[in-house]
Amino acid sequence: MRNRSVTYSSEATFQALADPTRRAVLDLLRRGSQPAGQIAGAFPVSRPAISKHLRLLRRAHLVREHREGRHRVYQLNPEPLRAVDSWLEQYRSFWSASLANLKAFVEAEHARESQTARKRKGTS
Amino acid sequence: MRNRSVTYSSEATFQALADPTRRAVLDLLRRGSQPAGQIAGAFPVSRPAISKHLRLLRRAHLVREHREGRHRVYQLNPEPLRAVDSWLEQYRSFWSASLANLKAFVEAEHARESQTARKRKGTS
DNA sequence: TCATCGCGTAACTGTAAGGTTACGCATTAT
DNA sequence: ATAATGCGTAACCTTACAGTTACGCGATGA
Repeated sequence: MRNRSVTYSSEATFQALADPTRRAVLDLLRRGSQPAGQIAGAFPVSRPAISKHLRLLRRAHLVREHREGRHRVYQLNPEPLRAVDSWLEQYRSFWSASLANLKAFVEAEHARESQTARKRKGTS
Repeated sequence: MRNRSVTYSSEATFQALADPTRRAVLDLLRRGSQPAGQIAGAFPVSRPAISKHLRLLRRAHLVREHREGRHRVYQLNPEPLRAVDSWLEQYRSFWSASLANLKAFVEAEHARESQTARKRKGTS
């Protein structure tokens, strides 16, 4: 039981990160834990809207909640982001090659379009 | 105009990554470019469904398409993933602290629950 | 020229998301 | 006890999405 690594469904994590407001909530919680109302105050949407975002973030285990009196304090839990990071890891090696690919792509695109233009003029 | 870095809306990127099928398509394209039909063949859903996923991936600039005869070959473009990576970067420093936070959280949780139990028994 | 292949798109359906307002339940203050 | 605070949830609306089948269009082969 010691050293047991908790695994989270990266499915829920990716889905939680899809919304910009939820990412902003996480960014906010990086500065420190906050009660729900205070979080809601930082956004232009209604408090229930934030409450639902927090529910999704809870479901994805990206935040934890605990009660302090009548406050519900939310705390960031970055653990599930490791899964995102490891998924991304497989793509890092492609980044360096990416610009070269782009160059080749653009050149091919130009070649193709010139050809199309010629065909349209009946030069084929 | 030289050395101009193209920026992508990380909004579209995160949203594109939200769907497991689309992530699988990207994973598939890491092995090499493929025409749309071949991609569709790798999944249990219909070809038009994949076609729509590809449209979203195109919109997020995560794939590029070019025609070869009657084939439409899709190529991975990992560039937009850089934005995801840099967003994630701000959280890496929290990962090491995460387990310690979890420990503190669980302990606080225990303490709170014991207290609640005592209150329910009228021991407050 | 005509049939076939490859693939995107339109039209439709069911479901989930994100937003709202109204309400209810604890907890704290008076 | 009663009022007020903090926050989640229900009910509802609108839009987006993932899937389907039917169709159409360009490219290729006969």
